[in-house]
Amino acid sequence: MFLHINPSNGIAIYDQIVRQVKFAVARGAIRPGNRVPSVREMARELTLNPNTVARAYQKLQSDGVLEPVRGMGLEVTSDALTHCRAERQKLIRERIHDALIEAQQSGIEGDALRQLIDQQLASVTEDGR
Amino acid sequence: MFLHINPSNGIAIYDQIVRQVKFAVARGAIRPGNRVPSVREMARELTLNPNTVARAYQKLQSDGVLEPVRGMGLEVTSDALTHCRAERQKLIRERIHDALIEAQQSGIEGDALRQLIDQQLASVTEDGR
Amino acid sequence: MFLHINPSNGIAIYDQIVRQVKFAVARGAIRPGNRVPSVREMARELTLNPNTVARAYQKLQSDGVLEPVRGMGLEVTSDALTHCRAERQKLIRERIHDALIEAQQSGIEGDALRQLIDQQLASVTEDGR
Amino acid sequence: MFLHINPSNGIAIYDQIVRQVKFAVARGAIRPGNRVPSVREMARELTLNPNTVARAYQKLQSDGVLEPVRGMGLEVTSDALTHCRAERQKLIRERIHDALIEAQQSGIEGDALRQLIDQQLASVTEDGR
DNA sequence: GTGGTCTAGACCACC
DNA sequence: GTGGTCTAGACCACG
Repeated sequence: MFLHINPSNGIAIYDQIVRQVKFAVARGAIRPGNRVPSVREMARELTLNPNTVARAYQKLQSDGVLEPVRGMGLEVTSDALTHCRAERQKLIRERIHDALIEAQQSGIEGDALRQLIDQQLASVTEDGR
Repeated sequence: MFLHINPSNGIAIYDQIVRQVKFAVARGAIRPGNRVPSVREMARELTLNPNTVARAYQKLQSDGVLEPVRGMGLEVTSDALTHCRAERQKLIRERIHDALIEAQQSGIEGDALRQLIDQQLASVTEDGR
Repeated sequence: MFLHINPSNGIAIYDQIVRQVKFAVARGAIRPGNRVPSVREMARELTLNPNTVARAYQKLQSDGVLEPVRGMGLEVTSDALTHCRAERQKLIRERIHDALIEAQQSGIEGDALRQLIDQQLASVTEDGR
Repeated sequence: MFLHINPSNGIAIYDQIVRQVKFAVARGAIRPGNRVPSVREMARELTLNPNTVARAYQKLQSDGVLEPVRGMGLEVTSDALTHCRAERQKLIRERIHDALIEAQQSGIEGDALRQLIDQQLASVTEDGR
């Protein structure tokens, strides 16, 4: 699948899965009606504990992004697209907000901050990584 | 003192103290040779358990920012300023980098991302918070 | 495990654990990739409070000797062996140095000191303790 | 006076004073009947808190090394010499013993330990430091 | 007054 | 099950 898990970046693994699945839906990489890989398969692909994947899927269900289809596993709900678009906006905004809040209260001056952001923005958008 | 603790933002309280003390040194709000508030005083101010503050101070010692003055408390080391300046840059850069990485791989388009950043930047720098 | 804790010899308990784990790695009793007993298990064995053991393990992590395996406990890092060998040499040398410095400035004569050392060396290496 | 205080070597300052005064008596640098500097004077010389010196003197009194002389401060007792000779032997022996115990259980081999001791012994006895 | 250590017991996220 | 964090309260050595 299209998930990049980083086991040591502070964000819980299950939460990384949740966020990235939502993002995949938001950008159209997974569509309503599509099935997601089974817990076992996903766990094998990412070499994670199945419990971790199961937990992520559970959260995605309670968030209304996935729904069980009898005997067929989980598929993306019909209103997931709208939902995930909004969610994406919120998640990204929050994270940027928190980062900037800390930057600002750390005493970095406006120009330096601006410069730092441009730098990172460039480095991020250049390499596809 | 000038610390803003948020007990429920994902970052451990002791770590918030560590980061903010480093920032305070970096921006010159505390200077080498200055003493920091005692464990008990800080704990009272922030209504935290003294152990939590002690743990933060211990980390700051092992990071070379504070040093004990026997029986007199803890003071900022002479090379803390250089150290904290560099540390601040690193901490902030990392956090912004991680946020932008996620934003980019979430599929938000360049313009929308740019706009979102400007928005947050404005909202953060406006209010004196 | 093979730790001998002496709760009243001046060295903090958590530090005794730190030192002895490093020594165990240095002499090959624990190898890179091995897992150390869990916090709770070690605490039970030594009849200590789990927090005390946790503190020691935390120090060992920040010293680069142990690393967490998510949900699976702590294991010895790959470069711990080199590290601990050097560390052991340093810790032991320092302690002997300090003892001899004091002995020398206490006015004990060279021969008497030599004799005293031999005596202790014999008594220590004899009993399997 | 003839004391070398190291505020950061793990041994409490007051205890360093106690030990070194005993050593000075043992090697004849101070004799029974001699007066020791007043608390204030000693504190000034060593730039220590007078309380610290007072505490050391108190311990030395309860150990029978010093005794008050009406209005004249403290002087070395008549049986201090014998007492301190024995004490010195015990203190030094204990410290060496503890160091060797740790060295031995750290897994350093007999030859390496022997070598390390000789090394330190040489470095200590060479420079008068 | 200061920091350092330890115990006890709780809750959390994660596997 | 694992480690991580926090609270609460105690005792100690030191200045």
